[in-house]
This record gives sequence, structure tokens and C-alpha cells, in this order.
Amino acid sequence: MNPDPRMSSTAAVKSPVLVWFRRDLRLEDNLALLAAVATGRPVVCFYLRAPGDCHAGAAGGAQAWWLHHSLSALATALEEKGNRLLLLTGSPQVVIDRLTSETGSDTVLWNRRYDPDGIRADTDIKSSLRQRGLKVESFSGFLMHEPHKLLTGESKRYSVYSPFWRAFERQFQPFDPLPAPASIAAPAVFPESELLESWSLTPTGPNWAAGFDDDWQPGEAGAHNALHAFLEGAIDGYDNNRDLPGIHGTSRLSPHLAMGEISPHRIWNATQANFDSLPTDDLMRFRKELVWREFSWHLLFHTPDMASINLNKRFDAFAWLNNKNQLQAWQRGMTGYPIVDAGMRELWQTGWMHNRVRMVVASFLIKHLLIDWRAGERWFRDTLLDADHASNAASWQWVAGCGADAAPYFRIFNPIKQGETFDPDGTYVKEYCPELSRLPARYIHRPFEAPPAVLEQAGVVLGKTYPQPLVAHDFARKRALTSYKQISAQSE
DNA sequence: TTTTGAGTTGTTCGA
DNA sequence: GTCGAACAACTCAAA
Repeated sequence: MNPDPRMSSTAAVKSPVLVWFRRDLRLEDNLALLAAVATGRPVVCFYLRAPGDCHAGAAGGAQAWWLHHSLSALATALEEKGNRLLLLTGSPQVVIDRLTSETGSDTVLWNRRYDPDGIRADTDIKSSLRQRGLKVESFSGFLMHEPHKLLTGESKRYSVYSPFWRAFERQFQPFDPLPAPASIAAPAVFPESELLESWSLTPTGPNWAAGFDDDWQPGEAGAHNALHAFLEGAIDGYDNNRDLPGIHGTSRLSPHLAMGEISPHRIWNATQANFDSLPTDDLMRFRKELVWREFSWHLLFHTPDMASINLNKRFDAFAWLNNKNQLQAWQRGMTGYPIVDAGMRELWQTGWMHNRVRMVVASFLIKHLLIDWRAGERWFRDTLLDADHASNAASWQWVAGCGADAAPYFRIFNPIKQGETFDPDGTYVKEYCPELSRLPARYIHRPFEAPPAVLEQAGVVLGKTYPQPLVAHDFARKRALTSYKQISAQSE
């Protein structure tokens, strides 16, 4: 029919390979995508939203905002490679069935996910697709190790970080990240895609994400920019500076990692390239942070309900007070302790909170207010751009003391002392609690102790322009020690 | 099987 | 101001 010899090449009749994107929104070091390209066949890329999932796979509202922009960036990147990203709603079975019949594809590829629901779903889908004669293959890339593979000498999961780190280092073999494909062959006809805007992943009523744009660039290019900025800047001195919330002393890579816009291998590898020119302490400290992420996923793999149950059963009997008004004051950054309030407001305004301050606010919620750590876990999951199922649950359990490798019960952060040690001149507090910005450094972390004349000169009226403390530190500390002792006594 | 050393991030108190 | 001890066992991981 068609006399043009160019049109009779076999490429035109090759059936496409389907690539299902999830938390791997990148082209570089994406094994599933590269395997698809390597077949020489056209590639159909899709992202799937479960019916009724208003966050489309994101952990919470804040991360849904990130997901929106990350999907948009991925779609653009695929277009630059001559392809597209399809957005589809439905159960995986139904959507994949439709795609295979529309495109004539017989192969589906994806990168593995490790959350309990994801593992269960993927296992089911894989076997049912294979039963129907389709080829299905999954790849690694979200983590640097497979969570089921690292075990102690007694074939048990690790529950203490240090031995896990040593075992990880022993077996880990870094490899060069694979470059993004030069081009990605498109199918003759693309199946229809939904419009990203129709998913309503960004706020529609009050725009609580208005401040996010200033701080973040979602997407793979943004991830690489963040990595470069870190390697040029904050990694030098990281071991010390990472604890100072008033400066940019951390990598700020966490939201990118959470969405898989950059692979952990790539990050590890980048620190390797700089190993000779930087202090070992800084690099090792940073690598250990990366491996904490691996450890958290290792724990979650072996305890799928880690976000909802106490790893240490003794805590099931803990007498939480769970005062709703105090929880709300904490969420809104109105506890009366400036370092706590600055942190909670940074979280709300920017979708992120400095790591040091995360520990302080978590300790305050759990130990000063005696509110169940799960309430904090839920709030972080909904408000953090970097919300990560495993890291979030493991970290909250660590602070509460019910984790496998947990902070001892008597480790209670003093919010005044933490503020004065890590934010000595109050730079951080002043940025997020501007109503305190005229207080002298001496009182910036303890406005409730400032003489009336000092308060007046700074324009602070306690209880009016800034709250009185929800609880007195000394009282709260003793109360927490008593409560924690009760559950250890009950176990005997 | 038993033993041994160790365990992310703190605070307070008294010498 | 600085320093070490107490806060409490407990359990993990490896030898």
C-alpha cells in the first residue's frame, strides 16, 4: 500500500513496552525505563491514580502539591525525549488491561516500591498479568539495598542502627548511575491522558502552598540543582552545621528522594567523587543519614504497621493525655516556646522543617504534652513535602522511646536550652516568629522570663501578641519521667 | 551457649 | 565555669 520504504521498517509494527511510573519520577538511573528503551521498542509511560485517592499516591496534602509539580516536570522531560507521560485513573488491573489492548503491548516494567500496600498490590498485579501471558519485570532503584536481604548472623532483621550500618557498608557496592536515555521512542498513537489540572493536587481554597514556590523546585532538574548546591556548599562543615537551623546547613534533598526524582545511588556516588577534598567527618555523617533512610525501610519491611503500632508493646499501656487544644496549639506553632513554634510554623509555611527542630518539636509533643506520637506522625505526614512512610514512622517511634533502637525515656529535650545551643542569636526564631524579632538574644528563647520593660520595648505582650507557655518545662519534665516510669514498672 | 561490649542527636545536679 | 555521674535497665549482635 505504502510505497515509501521508510514506512515499512519493522519499528512501525513493534509493540510498545509499558513503563509504570510511581515514586521514581526521573529519567536518570531509572532501571525500568532504561530496560524499556533497551528493547528498541516504543515506550508508553504512565502514572496511575487510584479511584478516590485525592492525593494520587502522595503521602498527604503538602506532598500532593509537590507531586503535581513533579509530574509536570516529568511530562516536560519526556516530551523533550520525544515521548509523553500519560495520567490515568483506575485500578492497576483495569488500566493496564486497557493499555495493553489499546497499544498491543505485552510487556510491563516498573521500579519496585516497598510500602506494605504497594508490595501487596504489586505482587497481586504481577501474578495476574503473568497468568494472562504478559511479561512483567520489576527493578530496584528507590533504595540502595533490598530490605529483605540484609540480616543479622541469626537471620533476623536488624533493630539497632550501628550494626545495620556496618553490615550495609560491608555488602554495599556503589555503581555509577545510569544516564538518562538520549531519546525514548514513541508509539504510533498515544492512548488518551487525563489532564494534570483535573487531579486538583494543588490547593483550591486558601492557598496554603503559596510559600512553597520560593523554597523548592520539584522535579529531576530541581533535585540535581539541590545536589550540586549541597556539594558546592553545605557538605563542607556538614557534621557541625547540620544542627544549626538558622543556616542552610543540610542537603534539603529529602523531598526529591521521597518522590524518587534522584536515586540514592546517585547521591552516594556524588559524595564519593568529592571524597578526597572534604573532611571525612562531613562525608561519613551525611552517608549515615542516607543509610538511616535505608534502615527505616528495612524496619518497615519487617513491621508493615510500624506507623500505627508501638514496636515496644510495653507502650500500649502508656497513659497519654491527648489534650486536643494542646495538640492544636502545637500544630499552629502557639506553644509559647519559640524554638518549637518557629519549627511548627516553618513546617506550615515551607512544607519542611530542619532536622534538629523536628526532634525538639517531637520531644515536646510527646514528653511535655504527653500526646500520643501517632498524632504527631499523622500531622507530619500531611504537612511535610518529604513525607516518607518509613522514615516518618521510625523517627517518631525513636523520639517516643518505643522504637526498636530508641531514645532512652529520660532523654527529654529542654526547648529553651536547645534553642540557645543551636540558634544562639535567635536568627531562626526571628524568621518564623516575627512578633519576637525585637527581643534581645538573651530572652529570645525564654520570653516568659523577660522583665516587663524588655517585653514592652520589644512590643511583646505575653498572652496577647505571643502565647504564654502551654506547660512549664520543669513541671513537664518531671511529669514525663513519672509517666515513663509507670510503664516500665507495669511490665514487671 | 555464654559472654561481652555497645547503643544518633540530653539534661540536671553536685562537686 | 567545668566535669563526671546519674538517670535504668535492657537487648542486640557478634565473638
